[in-house]
Amino acid sequence: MDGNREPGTTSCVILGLVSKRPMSGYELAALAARSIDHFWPISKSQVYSELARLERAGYVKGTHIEQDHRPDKRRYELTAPGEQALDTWLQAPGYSSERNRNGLLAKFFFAERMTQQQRINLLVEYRAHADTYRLELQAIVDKLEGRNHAAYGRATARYGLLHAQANVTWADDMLKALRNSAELGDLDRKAAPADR
Amino acid sequence: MDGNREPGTTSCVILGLVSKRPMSGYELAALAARSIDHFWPISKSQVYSELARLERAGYVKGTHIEQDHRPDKRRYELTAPGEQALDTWLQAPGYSSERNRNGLLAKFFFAERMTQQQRINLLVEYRAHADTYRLELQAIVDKLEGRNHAAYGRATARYGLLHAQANVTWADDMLKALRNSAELGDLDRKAAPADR
DNA sequence: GTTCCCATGTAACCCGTTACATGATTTT
DNA sequence: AAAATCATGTAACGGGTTACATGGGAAC
Repeated sequence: MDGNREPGTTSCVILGLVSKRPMSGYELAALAARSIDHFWPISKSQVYSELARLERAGYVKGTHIEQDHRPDKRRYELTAPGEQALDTWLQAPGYSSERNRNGLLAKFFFAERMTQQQRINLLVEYRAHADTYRLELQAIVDKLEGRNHAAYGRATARYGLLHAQANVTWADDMLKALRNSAELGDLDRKAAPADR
Repeated sequence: MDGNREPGTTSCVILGLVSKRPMSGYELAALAARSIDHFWPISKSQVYSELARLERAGYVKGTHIEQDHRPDKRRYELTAPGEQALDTWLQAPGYSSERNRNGLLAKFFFAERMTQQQRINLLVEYRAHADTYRLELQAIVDKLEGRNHAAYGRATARYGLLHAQANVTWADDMLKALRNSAELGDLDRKAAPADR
């Protein structure tokens, strides 16, 4: 836990991806989308601007590559200073602790102003998403199972899976509690529309 | 799941807090810190600027209050349009799905470039934090247990607790796996410093 | 023939953080 | 005497998102 405002986590993550193999911005964005997106999303346009910045800083070196039947591209590879910057980041203790936000909870915190039906709808919707997401991550974990070279990718996927499971569990618990208390009438506010 | 760019979740959350009782920016910031901070952090200066914005928009009304032995303050209360905006937000289906970032995972994804010891240190540190956080939330859940009027606050706290538990579990699992595989030597890269 | 993939970026905007600034009063 | 609480903001900066812009080739 630090503020990590030396190179910035996003920059380092990009260096990390380039370190796997040299690639173009397009390829990097695609790789990011299918590997780190679950815990560190990067938008397409940021990939390009960040690569340009890293090249200016001398951390990556881009080479223009002409292609037949395809647009030209620029392949970036890690330079020695870039590798050093990456390892400095990785070997420093601590990590940037980002605070995450949850829009569902932001709403649900004020659920006393909703009708019982609205609460349930919201939770059902959330549960459905969480479950879809859970399945996605389960598939990734399964795919990576046993592949030892992907150990840390599997680890991060497993993290996501655990959290997705927690989401589903929570939603189910809440729905159960809501349905219980509806019978007892202690959480509902009875009226459907505005009651004042 | 929408983009929710009509009033903005932060604005609505502030309306929601003001709806509980009229209060000053200072009080609101304090309340936010001890209630919604876990899933929707708002910085102090944003509270003030947002309240000013909401007043300009007519959603809250501020009244200057003079105090003896204390700085004057401005107490905000919800207006009718403000209440309407709040309920419109709450009653609309869907929620803003923010993508959250995790700095630990961002690093750990590239853990193959670390030494075994660095990996372990990182996870131990993370585990410690996660556990502290877990205890905090457990305390909140316990405190709110049984208080029916705080049902939804309890619900959000329980969400946080489940996730904190997932964090601890994950860290423990990883540490175990790391220690196991160290014996087998299939995850480590042997050398301590750069090995090329 | 339409849609998708490859490929790269710009521009505008917005949300939010940190640090700074001020200052009395109360508690330790 | 020092620190925390009450109370409100400004200013600068920075990171990131979305939409826009372009355009050829491949696949369906």
